[in-house]
Amino acid sequence: MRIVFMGTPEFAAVSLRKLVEKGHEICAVFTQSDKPVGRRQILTPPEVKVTAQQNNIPVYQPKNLRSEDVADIIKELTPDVIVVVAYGKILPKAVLEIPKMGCINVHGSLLPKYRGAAPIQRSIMDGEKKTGITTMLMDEGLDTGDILLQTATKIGENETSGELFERMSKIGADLLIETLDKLESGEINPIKQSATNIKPSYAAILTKSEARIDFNKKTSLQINNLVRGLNPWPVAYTDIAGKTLKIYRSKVSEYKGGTAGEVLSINPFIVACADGTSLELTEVQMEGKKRMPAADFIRGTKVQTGMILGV
RNA sequence: CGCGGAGUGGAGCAGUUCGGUAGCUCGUCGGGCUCAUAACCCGAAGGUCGAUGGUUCAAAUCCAUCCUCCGCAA
Repeated sequence: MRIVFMGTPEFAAVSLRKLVEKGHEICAVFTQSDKPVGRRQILTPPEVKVTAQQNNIPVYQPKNLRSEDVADIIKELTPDVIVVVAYGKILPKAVLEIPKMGCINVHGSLLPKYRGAAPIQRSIMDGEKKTGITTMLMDEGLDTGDILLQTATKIGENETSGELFERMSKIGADLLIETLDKLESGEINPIKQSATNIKPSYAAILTKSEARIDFNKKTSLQINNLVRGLNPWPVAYTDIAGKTLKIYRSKVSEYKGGTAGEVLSINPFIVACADGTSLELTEVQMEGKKRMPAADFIRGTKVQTGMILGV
């Protein structure tokens, strides 16, 4: 099958590598423009572009897919199928109609739950126990296409978004290969999402403003989910003595009492949350400092029990 | 030239304002106490103080340049 691949980050690159490895014919790759990254604002190509170049696949980085030029380019490539994995752009009807076998999307949730931009992180933030990968036949809506295949996976109790991403990228790549194989041999009957009788939900893109921890409003379990879900980006944080303290890892503690945000113990490092619950912070990073285990952080700082965080 | 923080034994930090013996907590190693211990007591090892140059009788500390790491903003 002639495939046009569209994707951007590492999550997508894993699928692209798998396709190449399995000998699929990738006639072109579409990915987002190079973006300035970090303090130095160094223009950095997306992971999919790097992977494509390593395999001598032509790369296109159009700003907008709605121009006729883009549709014409894709038509000339005569793909049998377009595979989209974490591309970050909506495909217009004019593009969706080009490949005879349609456009296949690999999505990081068990659709119709968690449609949208941040399904993996939102699943963790909501405290879901399981999630999965869905392959679907794309339509004009946002992740509303007919379901082809699904694979479920358990979310580990302390698993972070970064870790889950890594696992699911592999699951996604495998499911994509299986989907293409079965689609070609006609073994799949696409299922309408509405036929699952599951209520659709949306996973909005993450913003930095969600990363601030409110010890008053959330229980330790909810905060722990937030911490896990926002690692590695944007990372949950609180304030300590007017400075930002990022929380990379935590776990629910058995300690009781205290007012919300109060440091109940420094060894281990425990903070009181809503409803009398408490959270142990296990890996943190002070503004301007390196990321480190909470015990190391406590050693050199004047944090004491009774201090209130997040003020 | 976007704003800011920081580089000191293995880890996290103090010391820099005002130059004068390298310090704290922890870890490591040895010993002791204990039914026992991540607890406690005693002792030891371990550092070109990010780099280079300058000032000085004397620099972790003052001056200059550079390197590296990090937070914010994008």
